[in-house]
Amino acid sequence: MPPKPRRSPKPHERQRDPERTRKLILDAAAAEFSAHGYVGARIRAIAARAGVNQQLVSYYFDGKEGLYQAMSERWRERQRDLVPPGTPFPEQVRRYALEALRDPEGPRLMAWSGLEYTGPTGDPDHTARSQQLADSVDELRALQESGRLPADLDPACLLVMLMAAAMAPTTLPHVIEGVCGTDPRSPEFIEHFADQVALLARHIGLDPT
Amino acid sequence: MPPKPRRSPKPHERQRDPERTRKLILDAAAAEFSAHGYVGARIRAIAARAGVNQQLVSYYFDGKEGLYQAMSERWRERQRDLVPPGTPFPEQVRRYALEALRDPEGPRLMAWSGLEYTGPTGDPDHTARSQQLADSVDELRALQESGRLPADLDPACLLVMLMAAAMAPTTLPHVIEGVCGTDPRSPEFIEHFADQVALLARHIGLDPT
DNA sequence: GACTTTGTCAAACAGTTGCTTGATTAAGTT
DNA sequence: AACTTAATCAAGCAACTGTTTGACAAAGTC
Repeated sequence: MPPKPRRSPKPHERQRDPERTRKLILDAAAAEFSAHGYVGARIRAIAARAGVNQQLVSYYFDGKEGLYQAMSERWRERQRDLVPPGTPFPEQVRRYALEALRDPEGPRLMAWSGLEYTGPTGDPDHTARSQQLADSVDELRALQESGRLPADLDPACLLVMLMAAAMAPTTLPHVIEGVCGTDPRSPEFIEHFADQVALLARHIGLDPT
Repeated sequence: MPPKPRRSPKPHERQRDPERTRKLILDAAAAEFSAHGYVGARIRAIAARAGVNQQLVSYYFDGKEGLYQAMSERWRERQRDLVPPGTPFPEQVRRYALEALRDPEGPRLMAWSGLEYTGPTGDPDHTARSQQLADSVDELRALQESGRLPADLDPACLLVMLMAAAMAPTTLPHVIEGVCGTDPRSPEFIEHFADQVALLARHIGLDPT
């Protein structure tokens, strides 16, 4: 008989690897939730995508809701260490747009949860994310006080408007298809659009000095 | 026995009024689809909201898909006669924002269908809507050629960005809640935000002269 | 008045959904 | 080797989905 590979302490051998399984499920969940939203996502599809049995989802996470929470939290953690501080703001915006458009998984998740939003809640998901954004608002406010940004603009609103504008090819692809006449997901257009968002920020009154 | 109200030719009497029923269903559908999106909307809920039997939905429209189409088309028609031509552009933007935020049903429908968008298609829903927007793009282009708008901005992209920005309280309410610290649906904030969008348009280089 | 068409309903049907159960096998412990 | 725990699976269940069926009464037609 074939010699059973006596479990040497190398966990790469692809059998009974809980860490790997968790990750597989979380990745699949991110893809599926981002594609179809919370209601539209199917546990069966996630399991299939991850190549594991459906029950493992309930085994590792607490059902659909638990999986969604875990997935969002992981995504939030990842995002945390992605902001490079000290970049001039329009360029920061352009990079954000580029990043958001090249890999729309995050923006899509944000958009879905925005539409599913029912009212002011103490949802940790929201408060956590807004913490990061608060820094950007401070930065904007500082720029404003140094006179490099019109005084009548509300920094917080401005940030949100720029975010929404940057996410447009993700949230309003059909409008873009109609108005611009191009595939909103083609790399050329994405780059063009990111430039436009940066230009918008610049024309508000902010040169990267 | 009670004298059966011999069908006098007054169709207001609330029995067997197909026109009324159709409208009830369409209204309920708009509310439900706008609230939960296509997948999330429940036919049972629509029927209940309209106060009619569930089967009538299949009777009058061709199932869920048909109902959705009919509902979108009606909405599109309504929108068509709502654009007041000849208004200075920032004010036009401000009004659009205000309208979009006071009654978010339309923007929500647009956002849902954007997320459910799968790729470039000849969907009449999209092409129809973009026809209206094409006019606004032309207007922007004209302003640009008369030198009242920076030459490096792409009018089509600009329009989309402004739309997305204006819709932000609808599409990203959770972000606003976190960043601005207020209820994104309160009338005061909505007015404030609409002003901000108009200001944004104005600061790009366009005074309402 | 008999007959057809139209608007409406209650009930049920076939297909999915997320989740639970019970069993099986690998890994760890003694 | 015996035993416990952890990881995995296949099968099935109750609830829910959009749609269909079959009935029936109001309105229209002759």
